[in-house]
Amino acid sequence: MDIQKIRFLREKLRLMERQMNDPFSRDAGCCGLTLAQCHTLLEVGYKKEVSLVDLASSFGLDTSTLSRMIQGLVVLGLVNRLTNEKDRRYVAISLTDQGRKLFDQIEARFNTYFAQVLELIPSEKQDAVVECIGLFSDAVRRNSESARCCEVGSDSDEKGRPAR
Amino acid sequence: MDIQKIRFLREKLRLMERQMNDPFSRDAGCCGLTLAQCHTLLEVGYKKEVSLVDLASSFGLDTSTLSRMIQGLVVLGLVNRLTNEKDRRYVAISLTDQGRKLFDQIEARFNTYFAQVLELIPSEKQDAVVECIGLFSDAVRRNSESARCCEVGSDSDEKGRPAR
DNA sequence: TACAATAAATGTATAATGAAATTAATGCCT
DNA sequence: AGGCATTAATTTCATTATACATTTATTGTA
Repeated sequence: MDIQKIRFLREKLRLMERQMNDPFSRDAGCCGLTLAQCHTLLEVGYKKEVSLVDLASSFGLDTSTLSRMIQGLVVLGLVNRLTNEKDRRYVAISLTDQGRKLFDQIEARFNTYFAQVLELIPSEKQDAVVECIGLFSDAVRRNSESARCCEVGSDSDEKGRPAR
Repeated sequence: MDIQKIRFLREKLRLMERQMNDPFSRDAGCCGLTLAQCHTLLEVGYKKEVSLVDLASSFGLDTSTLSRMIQGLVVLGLVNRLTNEKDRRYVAISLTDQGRKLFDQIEARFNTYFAQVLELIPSEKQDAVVECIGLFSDAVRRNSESARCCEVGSDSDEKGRPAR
């Protein structure tokens, strides 16, 4: 594929990412939560009941990170953390009633935002845009899955940093 | 637009964002830089010569954040920071020779990555995908611009947090 | 029953970030 | 020309998000 198109694509993705999170990351964008808390709350809401390992793998983050994130939401009264009696190593994380209310609000806000964005696209293109983003997202996922084994490519010169 | 489509879109965007950054955020994904350093280096490279306010506004970040980020890259020998003699309040930030080399490597890596992803999409759809992501990205931008004045919508209940 | 494996939590360290204060330079207005 | 507002950059301080290593509790298994 043409290098020009690749550059175009990257530029658009870059701008998209920067601007898409912006309305939610400042002020009351996430109804008073930080963006990371917001994402966590949504994920718990989607799954109804999850463990820390579930969450960590959904996000590709460490369980310690999620443990603390959930702790924060527990303190805010938004999620419950209950020991699973079948296997007491697990905790079952779920939304409280208050958490559910906030979940609904945030969902509504996100839906409104994206509906607004789509409205700015010529109506005859809207479906194609949604479909194509689906195709692209799936391709990114398939690429990650296949790359697990053979890595991005180690073309020398790593500047010897610990690379966190 | 159909709420089902909005949900679909959000889900795909969410997965895309998580997986797209992953190969670059760990190990030597960014040739030894962190992802934030990497983005900063690329931005300096694209613009040839920028000031901190330029950079900060490109990224939507505070100048203090960028000041420190640039400081880190200066220490690594990747960028120059020179006082602009026309207006001594400004600094002119640019890549060093070494920075340009790394820039080229990182560019190549990103281009390769996105070319790979596109290759996983049926060839007759590839152009449409690129075009549609362009349309969507532009819509996001236009939305941000117009929202500057009339805000996302303050539907009550902010949980009284300082909202960083 | 001892031991390996697993889930969660905790301690520690670091990166990224914003807000506020500070410093330096410029432009403008009287 | 001198003083003041504005602007760019930096610095200080605080906080969030994160990973890695360790610890604790629990479960499964040889």
